[in-house]
Amino acid sequence: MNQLRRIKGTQDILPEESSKWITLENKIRTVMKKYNFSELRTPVFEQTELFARGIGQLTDIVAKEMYTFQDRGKKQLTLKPEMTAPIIRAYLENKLYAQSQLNKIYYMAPLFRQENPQAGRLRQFHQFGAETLGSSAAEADVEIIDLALAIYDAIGLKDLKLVINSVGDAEDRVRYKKILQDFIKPNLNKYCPDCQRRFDENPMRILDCKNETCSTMNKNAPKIAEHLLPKSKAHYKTLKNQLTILGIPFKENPYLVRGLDYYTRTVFEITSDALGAQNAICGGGRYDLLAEELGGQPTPAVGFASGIERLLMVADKQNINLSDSGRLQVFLVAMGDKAKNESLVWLKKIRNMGLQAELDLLSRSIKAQMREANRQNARFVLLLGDDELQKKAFSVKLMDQGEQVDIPFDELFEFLTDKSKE
RNA sequence: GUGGGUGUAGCUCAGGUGGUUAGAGCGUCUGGUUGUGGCCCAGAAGGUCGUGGGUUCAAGUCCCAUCACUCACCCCA
Repeated sequence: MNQLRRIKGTQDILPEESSKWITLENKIRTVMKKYNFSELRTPVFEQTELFARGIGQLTDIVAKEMYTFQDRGKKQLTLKPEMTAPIIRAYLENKLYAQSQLNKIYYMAPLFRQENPQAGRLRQFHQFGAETLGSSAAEADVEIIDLALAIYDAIGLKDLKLVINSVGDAEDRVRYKKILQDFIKPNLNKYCPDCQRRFDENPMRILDCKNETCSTMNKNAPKIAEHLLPKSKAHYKTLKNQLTILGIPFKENPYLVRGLDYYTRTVFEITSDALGAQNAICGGGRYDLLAEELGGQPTPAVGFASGIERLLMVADKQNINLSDSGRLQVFLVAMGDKAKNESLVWLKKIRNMGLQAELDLLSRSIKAQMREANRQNARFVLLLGDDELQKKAFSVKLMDQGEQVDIPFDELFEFLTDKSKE
């Protein structure tokens, strides 16, 4: 029989690694709370239509990366490939807008995309993110960006780069699309096949093309930020102004276009050079039209999404220690059957004090148990045998000092309480 | 989907031009006192050399195929 293996592009997060995840998640939640965002959890799967409509039929995600299947009732379902559409769906379905005009939501969840795995890209991966629903003010955009950076700061990440752009609203884009097409058209046959395909449906993506000839020709392309109507222009200006007031450094990239169709006005990306080709740890922007697209009432919104695996890669590269610093306090070594039974009771009591405590479960020799205690970096080893039972006192070995002292049974709690404070 | 790289013990890796029982370090286990860790010493366990063919008297080593992993394109977090 061949051994079963995990699915390509997925990973087992082993104990040593998972302690880092827990630390990271806790830091994220702490900052989210300070910024007054609340968590919303949605199912891992949704109707396929939610993503088809929300993300856009022509995006790579919808066109070729979704895990879509039919359930036994013949319904088309999809494992969620991103979180914004589900959040908006839940927001509309549960009428959160009726309770409050403004909702600040965050999430942390596994997502699924059937891409070819590489560094920083998995088929099941994890994102956290935040969405501010109900405000069209630039302050909301700024808060979202500031929030993402505050989280990275809390984790201790360094040397991150923030890049921003504005892709305008619906009206701006119709106008700009024409301007751009007029610019490209004379040379269209020189562009790569992908770009030629994009020309009609989504010409803005051509600006993002990494093909050398394409990007050279794009050098003089008209920039959308320079062709915005007054309303969007004002929004973008306010955004930049407020970022400056907060002392948040940013770069403008007039060709930054996010891959999902729903973005309007503000788009941004945060990258790290510590990563490989997949260097974005955060992407986001404003998406004022999505709620309507999903059949709900118009709701201005802005948010970001950030990849947890990539964050962990950056942290690792920058030698940021996220491992659990907790230490095994007590290892109980029992000698003889009577002591063994007795030790079970003590172990439970010590654990109930709130201390991390352990006992040999492999019927090992005393020597092997001591080795085990040492390997687990225990602070104290409590020895319990016939002598100790008679004396009504533990022999306590202080592993760091190598000394051994007798502690009467009725003084043990006091001893451990005092010592564990040190 | 398309390219490049890699596949030898739990982990990290050695194994010129094919040739006796496939090695090292780390880790694991046991012992070096009858009830005691770390250091040191001694020993042990653990490998279908990714898989399947082929060439050869002989293949971990050469050829072909295949699979897996990995990096990159693409795309994105």
